[in-house]
Amino acid sequence: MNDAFKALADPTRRQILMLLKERDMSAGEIADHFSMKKPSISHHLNILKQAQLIIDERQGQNIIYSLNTSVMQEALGWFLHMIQKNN
Amino acid sequence: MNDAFKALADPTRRQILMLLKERDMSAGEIADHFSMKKPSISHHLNILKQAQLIIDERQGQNIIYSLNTSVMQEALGWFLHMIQKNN
DNA sequence: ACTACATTTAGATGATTTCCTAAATATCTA
DNA sequence: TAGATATTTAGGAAATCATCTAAATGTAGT
Repeated sequence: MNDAFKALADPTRRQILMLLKERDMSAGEIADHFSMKKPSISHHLNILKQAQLIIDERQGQNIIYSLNTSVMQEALGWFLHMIQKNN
Repeated sequence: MNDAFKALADPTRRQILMLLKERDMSAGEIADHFSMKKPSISHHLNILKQAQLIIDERQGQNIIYSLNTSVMQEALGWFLHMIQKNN
């Protein structure tokens, strides 16, 4: 969970997750949504992957990224717990 | 929200929030739960405050910190949205 | 095998973050 | 007002992070 929280701290990475919520995308397609260079996006994708927030799968020349919601569900649980009144 | 996500990226700060979930505490009481020096804890408290995750109120010599859940509710909403299937 | 395309890896740099010590500020009590 | 306690502010060092360019890797098509 610590890796996930750290990954979520960066706005570019949250934006990437939001893009992937709409549909799966290749690294290149993702990069096209930002002004940042491709290696930087690749780096962000790697951090998201380490945090298990996304999954990658090669399809020919492309690497397709998709959301993995299980860790986000854990985080959701954390927030629910924190918001809960007492005990 | 960006400040909140950044604040939540640090494990010490998440631990502080968890302590404050149990009960309101003074800066000193909070610091007693960590091996870190007090100025460092004060710095973390300040970041949490900037992010509006906590509220402070002076009571005599002490400054009492307490949770402010409204921003965490926003974050909860963000996760709910991200987890949601489509649309 | 060669070239083109998609992506990552490596290495460098500047910005930010975390933590420390020392000093300042605020409050209480005698 | 002087001394004690609680907390913050200031300033600095070391670690981490975000980004870039250049080079390497993997895949496809001719």
